[in-house]
Amino acid sequence: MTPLAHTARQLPVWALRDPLCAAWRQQNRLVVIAPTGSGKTTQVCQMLFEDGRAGGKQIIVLQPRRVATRSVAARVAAERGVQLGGEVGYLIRFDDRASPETRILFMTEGVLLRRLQDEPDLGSVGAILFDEFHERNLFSDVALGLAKQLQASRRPDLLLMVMSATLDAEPIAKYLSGCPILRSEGRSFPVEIRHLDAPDHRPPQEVAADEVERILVSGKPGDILVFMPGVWEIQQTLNAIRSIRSREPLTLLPLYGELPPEDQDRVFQSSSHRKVIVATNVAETSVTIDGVRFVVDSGVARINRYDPALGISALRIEPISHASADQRAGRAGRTAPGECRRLWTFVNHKDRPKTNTPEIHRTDLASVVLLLRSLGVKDIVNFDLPDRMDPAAAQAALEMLERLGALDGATGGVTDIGRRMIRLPVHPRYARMLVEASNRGCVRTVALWAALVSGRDMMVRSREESAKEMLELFQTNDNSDFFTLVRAFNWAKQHGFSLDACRRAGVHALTAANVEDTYEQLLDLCEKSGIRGEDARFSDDDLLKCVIAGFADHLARRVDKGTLDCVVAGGRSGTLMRESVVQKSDLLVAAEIRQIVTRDKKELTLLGLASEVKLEWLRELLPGQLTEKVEHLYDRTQRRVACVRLLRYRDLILDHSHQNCTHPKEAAAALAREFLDDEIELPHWNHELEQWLARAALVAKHFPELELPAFDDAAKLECLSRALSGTLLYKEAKERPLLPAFRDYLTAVQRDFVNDLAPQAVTLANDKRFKLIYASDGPPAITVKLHEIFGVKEHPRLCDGKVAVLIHLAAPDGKRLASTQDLAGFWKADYPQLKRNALTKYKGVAWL
DNA sequence: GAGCACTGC
Repeated sequence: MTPLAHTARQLPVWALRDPLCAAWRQQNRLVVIAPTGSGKTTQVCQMLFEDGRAGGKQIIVLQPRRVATRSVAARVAAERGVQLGGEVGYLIRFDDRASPETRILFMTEGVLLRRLQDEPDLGSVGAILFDEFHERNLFSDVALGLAKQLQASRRPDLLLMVMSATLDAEPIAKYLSGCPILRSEGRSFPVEIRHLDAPDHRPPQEVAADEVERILVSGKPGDILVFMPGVWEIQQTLNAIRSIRSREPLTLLPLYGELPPEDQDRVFQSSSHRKVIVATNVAETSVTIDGVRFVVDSGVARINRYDPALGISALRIEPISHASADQRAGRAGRTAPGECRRLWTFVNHKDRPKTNTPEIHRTDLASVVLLLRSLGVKDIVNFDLPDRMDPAAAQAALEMLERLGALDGATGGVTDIGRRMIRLPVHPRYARMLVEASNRGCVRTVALWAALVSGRDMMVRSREESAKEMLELFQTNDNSDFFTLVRAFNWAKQHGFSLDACRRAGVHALTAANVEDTYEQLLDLCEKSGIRGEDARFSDDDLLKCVIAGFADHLARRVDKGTLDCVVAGGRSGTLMRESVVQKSDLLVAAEIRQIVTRDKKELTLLGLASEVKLEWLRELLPGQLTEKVEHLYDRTQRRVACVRLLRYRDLILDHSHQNCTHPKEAAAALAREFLDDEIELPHWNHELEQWLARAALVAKHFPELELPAFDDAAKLECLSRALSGTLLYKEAKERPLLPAFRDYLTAVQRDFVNDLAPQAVTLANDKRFKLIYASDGPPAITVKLHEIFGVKEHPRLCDGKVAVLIHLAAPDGKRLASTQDLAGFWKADYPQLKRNALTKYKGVAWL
């Protein structure tokens, strides 16, 4: 045993060795809960190896990050005193340090998913350890789902072990059919956590600076780590801390993912002053800084969520979960007892989610759905995962894959195109573009485009003058933003991806260098998938047509010349990013659609990575998805109906041309709709017409056997269209009589019944006639002066006696005295009392 | 009118 290994055996997780060995001899599924510092990542795999449970087969340890995968593998190799790449190895993208001898193999989650495609039974694997499973990355969830299925079918000997740092192990143990849970101690120092006593409504940057000042004043030693949601907030916080009146000199350090590596490294270097590091979430999981004794936590993070219904992702600042807050707090206790100050109240804390939203619930599922289909999973929604896919999100992914031609709409099977796409480690949209590129002989260029967008943003927003000048140099075309990226990349490559040169040009050097690797790998994989061909005779148009193949559903049309506003297919709208070069074309596709929240809290949908589209390309490429239709639209400014031939992709109007009207009734329907939507007035829609509608409705209600039509919106539209047929102009439409069209909607017999059963006036027993008022809700009514009907006992009825008229009884001066639907009863019960009052008030009448 | 963090054959 090496001295390193000897030391490692002191790690807390070694207390679990006997229970672990006992458990995995009886079980093929285990959950291990072990917090930071327990040694689970480096030790459990070695216990398993030494115990021989994997039967000489590989033990795979899944890791979420490449950097950690490398260092952990190196650590285990050192403990065992072996060369990395022998008994202990690792496998990550672009870096393979494994050999046939490797028995303990660390790999990133995506690598395992790809391996499952080549080796569905994982015959050479004896155990899979899912490390950091609590992070709930999409790939680890899917990998566990597939491994569970494999174990339940063809590989019952395969050992699955889920290792997690969160204490809430029950759900995952339940998912693994109630398998045993083993718990280990961590090895870290206690952290005292305090919340705010009362909410502080100032920006967290200011509250955090106050808190830093309080720590400085307290005189307690130790570095301070402040969590902020983004780069802008980090700069604000640093400025606020600079203005603290403190005699203590400080080393102020920002830390975020896009920061160049040499700047990131400064947080690890020792400093003669106390370090105050203001960081994004990168410091929560990816970067660990020793020496931190104080954590100041804003309690918020920017979280990306994908809306499958809209196909748009949105980056928003959200309150973090308990799990996330605990992880942040733990950063204060790595080397000594620490303190964590949370900038939210305990009451607020109780309102927060316990855990982070698993990635499967907040991301585009197209890639994994295609992967699952290719592995024979038919029922995607019910595929047994730790968290099932949201049905709407799975459906949206299936539809996208069908539109791309990767899945057969009828059978759901993977098509030839889909099979060629599967092995490419890019989003299916870009994989589809590459398939198209192979038909057009431009694979190399499109592969570079795909590589350029597969990492983080290569162009950094820079306020430096040189970067702005360079950007203009890169933007020498006006038909695709991809060309700008390519020029920037080529420039960075010519300068050897040098940090200085790239910084001057506003290019993220490390990202650009990664693009090179991704590009080479993509080309290699394209070759293996039969996607090949670059014959130098392709044109820019060919490249842009490839973009349409991947992003047709992101087709957009500029609303006007004055703004960058666009309507996007699928009932969406957005604004073209102002740095886009595609500002002359009316039609474009955007490879990126993102919602952002501005500083003044407004939502904005931005269209980025745009490419020009020409109408004739759409006719060529999407003939089946274009519809051409003559439509009649009411023009509110001209106050007339325009007859327009509209060309659409789905709902998006691509082109229109005015023409002579050949469908008078359709044109009239446009006017009718405008009226029914209350946008215009028609004077002939009057009391008489409304009375007639009410009469017809009353008869329809009491005599269903007459089969009178209901005058619903559709019927009204039909009648109005008939009445207005032949005119396009509002000024003519408003003169048109309307009632005849409604009458003629009934048969002659039906009309006679309406006139008989619901007449306009009713004659009482004393031969006096009274005009009826029909209401839409309630009985028809007449208003009668009381003295006009003295002696009339018989109550008037309509509809063959089924409906009693409502009689409003009025005084000689018209003042309403009473209402009744039973005259005989009225005379008997109410009249005597009424008469006494009336006698005194209306002396000119002979009250009987 | 504008920017979290990871990650894959």
